[in-house]
Amino acid sequence: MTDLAQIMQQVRDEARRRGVRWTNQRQIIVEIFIASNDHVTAEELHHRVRSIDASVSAATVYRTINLLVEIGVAHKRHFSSGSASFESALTKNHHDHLVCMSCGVITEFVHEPLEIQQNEVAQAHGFQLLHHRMELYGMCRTCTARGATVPASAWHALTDR
Amino acid sequence: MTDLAQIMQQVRDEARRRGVRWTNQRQIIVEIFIASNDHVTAEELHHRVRSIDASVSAATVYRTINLLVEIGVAHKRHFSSGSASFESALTKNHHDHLVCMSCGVITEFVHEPLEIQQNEVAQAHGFQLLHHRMELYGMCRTCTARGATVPASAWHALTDR
DNA sequence: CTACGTGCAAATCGTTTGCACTACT
DNA sequence: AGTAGTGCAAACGATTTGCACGTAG
Repeated sequence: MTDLAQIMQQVRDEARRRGVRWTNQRQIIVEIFIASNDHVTAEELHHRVRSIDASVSAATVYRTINLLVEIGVAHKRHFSSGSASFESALTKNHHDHLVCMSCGVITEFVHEPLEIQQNEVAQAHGFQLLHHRMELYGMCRTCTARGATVPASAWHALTDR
Repeated sequence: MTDLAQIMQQVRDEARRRGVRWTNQRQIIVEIFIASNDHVTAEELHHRVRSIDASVSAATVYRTINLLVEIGVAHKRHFSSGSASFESALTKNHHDHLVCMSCGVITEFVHEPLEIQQNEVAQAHGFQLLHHRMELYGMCRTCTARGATVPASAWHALTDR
């Protein structure tokens, strides 16, 4: 549906509308970010960007990804690792995550009943629900099949955040 | 049910069993941690500990709370703020959290249907569910009643982790 | 007596920021 | 021209760690 060029246009227009200048660095960073439609850390993104223009600094990658979050083009997530992950907000709808503690693969899912239950909980507590965070951790089919085990480090990473 | 002295005994025994020495600092830190049965950051804990013995260092508080997490006496949580919160694992059962984005109050809840739905999602994806994280963010009854609004900083803190 | 625990200060990690310079608009 | 963006290196906040000394066992 929404192809790369079209999305780029959209982001660029939104940036311009906010008086944000469109630099070469931003073009590269945003292009790579949108193109890699999985969960990327700032460091990974910086690394990928460097392969196109080695002179782009980490600071600029951080500044740009933060800009994208601010204008609503990217979502920032913190799974059970030290650094934040980012995902495009334009190419996907609301979803939650399943994280494999063995291979690290992140699967997205939507489950309406869960959303409904959440609203019920909130309502029962007189809470006006505005946002939620929900992550399921475990072992994916593939890892279970090959008899993998959850490394101790994954447990620590999990209970450590 | 489980009173302070009894829990202390339990923790101390578990520590001893692991060949961990029971120092004065640890006695104070653990006592205060167990006594404050809400969500505490390491810094808050350090502050409270200091009021009893000003010489206890932050490093020792960190080392001790990590020890507690390791022996399963404490749970570490990361809500939408920079630092981790800890809660006693002995005085409470499994529960999830409702976080008020206006006043910061954290309410615990248990909702069986949610747990069931989670298992269904995991099963549908061939996932062996081992752990989950679920936090509902919004505005509590009190804040809604007094017409409070969610500060921009809370939104940023939320979307920033 | 001998590890283990402590306080301190320095190191770490991911991320942000001040600065002098560059380049959109 | 003028202001926003850049790279660099230094600053950041939360947490950890190396070290020399102290103390539980």
